[in-house]
Formats: sequence, C-alpha cells, structure tokens
Amino acid sequence: MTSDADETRQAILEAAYEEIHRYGFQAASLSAILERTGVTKGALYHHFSSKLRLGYAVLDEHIAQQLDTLWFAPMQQPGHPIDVLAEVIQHAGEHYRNEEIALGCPINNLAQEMSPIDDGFRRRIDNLYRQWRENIANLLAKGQQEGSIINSIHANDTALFILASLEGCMSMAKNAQSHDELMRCGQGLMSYLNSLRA
Amino acid sequence: MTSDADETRQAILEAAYEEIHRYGFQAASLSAILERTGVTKGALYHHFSSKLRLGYAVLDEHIAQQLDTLWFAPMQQPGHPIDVLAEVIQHAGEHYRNEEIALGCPINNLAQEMSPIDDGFRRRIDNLYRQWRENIANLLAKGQQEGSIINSIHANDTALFILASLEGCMSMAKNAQSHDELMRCGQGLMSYLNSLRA
DNA sequence: GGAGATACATACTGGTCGGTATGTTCATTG
DNA sequence: CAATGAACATACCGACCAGTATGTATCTCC
Repeated sequence: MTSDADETRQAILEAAYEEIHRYGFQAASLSAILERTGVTKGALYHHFSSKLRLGYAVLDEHIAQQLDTLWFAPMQQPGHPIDVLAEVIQHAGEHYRNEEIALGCPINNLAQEMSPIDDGFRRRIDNLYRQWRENIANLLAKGQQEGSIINSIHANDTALFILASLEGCMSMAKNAQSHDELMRCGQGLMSYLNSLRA
Repeated sequence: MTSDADETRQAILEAAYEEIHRYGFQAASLSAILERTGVTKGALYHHFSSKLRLGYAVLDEHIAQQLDTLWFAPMQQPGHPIDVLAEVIQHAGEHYRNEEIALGCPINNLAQEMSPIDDGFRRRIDNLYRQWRENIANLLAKGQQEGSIINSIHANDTALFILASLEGCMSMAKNAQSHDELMRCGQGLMSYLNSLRA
C-alpha cells in the first residue's frame, strides 16, 4: 500500500518541519519527531537514510512548497507591481501572526544555522532565495517595461535588497516576539517600495 | 593573582565566542572550547556556573563590547547623519570581510537560534538591538533638528527598518558566502538612506 | 503458493554531552 | 605558622543522541 507508506512519510516530514522550525536542525531530536507522530525509528530510517537527508527533504518538499503557496503563487496576480508586493507581504504578515512570529522564517532560521557548516543545506537555501529574488525582480522588470516602476533602479539588486529587508524585519520581530514590530518594520519597507513607483 | 585568573576567564570568553559564532550556542561544545584554550573543565566551571551562564557572559561582555567598538563609537563622529551612517556601514562591511562573512552577525545568529527557546538570551539581545536602534534614531532625530534629514519620517520606526535591513543584508551575504553580495545589498540600503536626506 | 520486497517494529550500541565530586596547589590573612 | 579560600586539575556520571541490527507482518508478482 503505497498510500499508507506515503502518509507515514508525510507525517514524518511535517513533524520534522515543526521540530526543526522550533529548535533548529541540529537541536531537533529524532526521538521527539517520532513521539509526535507515533512512528517508530525503524519507519523513519526506512524512509530517510539519515537525519541530514530528512533535513534536506524537509527543505526540498515541505518548505519549498510552503514558499510557493505563500509567496510565489500570489505574486503572479495582475496589478501594479508595488500593489501586488504590498498585498503579498501584508498577507504573509498575517500568516506569520498565527504561525507564531517568535519562531521566525523557517528558511532564514536554517540559513543562519546551517549554511556555515553544511553545504547541502546552504545550496538548497541558496536556490530558494534565488527563486524568491527572481520572482521579485521579474515583477520589478515588468513594471519598468510598463512604465509603472522607475527605470533608475537595477531590478536584480533591488530585489535582493527587498528580500533582505523582508528577512530582516522577520528577524527583528522574532527576537522582539512582537507582531506589532513586524508591522512597524514592514511599514518602513512599504515606504521604500512606494519610492520605486514611476 | 587576580590577573592570572582574569586572563583565564577572558581566554574562555574569547574561545567560547568563536565556537558559538561558528556553530551556534547549543552546538558549541565545551570540550572544544577547553581544547582551544588549554584550560580544564574545572577552571571553566570555576568561572562560569553553567554553559548557559557562559553564553550570557559572552553576550554581556564580549559581544556587547564588540558592538560598541564597531558601531556605537564610530556613530558619534560629527557630520551629516547619512554620511556618518554610510561610513560606519562601509567600515563594518570591510570588517566582516576579514571576519568571514559566512559566519554572519554574531548577534543575529544568537537571536535566531536562542530567542524562541531561552528568554535570558532573548532579553539580552533585545537590549543590544534597542541600543543599536536608539543610536540610529538619535542620529536621524539630530538630522531632523538640523534640517539635514526629511521631517516626514518617524525616527524610531525608520531606525528599526534600517537595522532590520542591515541584518537582512548580512543574512543574505552569509548564506551566499559572498562579500560581493553584502556590498550589492548594502548599495540598496544606501540608496534608501540617501532618500532620507532633506 | 512460495519468493522476494516493502513497510515497518524493537532492542541495542558507541559516542558525546553538560555537569559534578574530589583532590591539589598556592597565596593571603588572622 | 596554621587556616582558609581562590584557582584550578582529574576522573567520573547519567542522559541523550544518531544510527544499526535484527525480527516480522503484509503485499506483490510469478
């Protein structure tokens, strides 16, 4: 029964994601993940050859999909690029209220923790960030073609800065454990974004 | 001889700082710190009652002092606030080239890792960030009084966004392991800062 | 209906970790 | 000069961890 097996695999991924999101990858305990799911260690090592591979799978499958749902897909909607960005950011801000802002952005968490010590993590995260930047840069470039975004900026570099600011705001709010600080910081980003309108 | 004892204590703090900066607090191994210094476990536990207290001391003493030297002190120099900020940021960027950009900002590292799971860390980091914000906000407010900074912005909120962007740029560059990306991201921040000139 | 593979379950291992108990040296102080 | 405490040093402990070895039930396929 491939469906049962797949359910088990997904349950492990989901539990691993939550454990990693809260405690980080290294501090995430396999025993805790097993306890969460009711799955045994035999099952876990049947589906994943090591803790590292489990971590990679969480990134490649769970987190990548979440990023797509929360950011990439909504960015495809029509409208003025800055309006689209503003709406997506606003919506994500709401999402992170329920997801406990104190846990921070899952990608940034892993980036900070793992990129200096494991290149497999680093490259995967780099890919996600690259896609993210490209999505933003495409929006900006489209706006420049349409004449709705000023031409004096470089789309790629500006996208990089926007993403950095985004992650920075999440960072600040995470440490302050304050959704209000996230919103205040987001206002700063918004005023920057508005300065890009043609 | 209090001087010998103090040297030992400082040696432990320095080694602990480096170990924590590289691997994070939880993954930092006391054994590795001892090996670095040649100090024994007895000595370590004579000076620090637990690993947690050692971590707090690294923040309270080593990191706080580093922050003061690299950021707060240089921000006191005279000149147009934006010029001062630009120079300090530029100088810090150079510093982080040698300090291995791939290790990231020590404060942000600890914030991401520890703030959700230990309030002692979180509050200490919150204090450092607060001082940082206040230093920036003071510069901006002074500029507003002098008429060199536009009045339409709120100094405190803008300082928050600037700090967030700063940390975000460090974050991006850390994961990319690229000092060039730090500089490109910094350019985005600079163009934002310039938009604040009166 | 037997063979092999899939999908687990249980019990165990070696290693590392933070922390402690105890011993020792030496400098100060009454 | 004896006593005390600071400043270590050494040896050890229990807990937890990722990973493994082995067993078993079920399902597929010839």
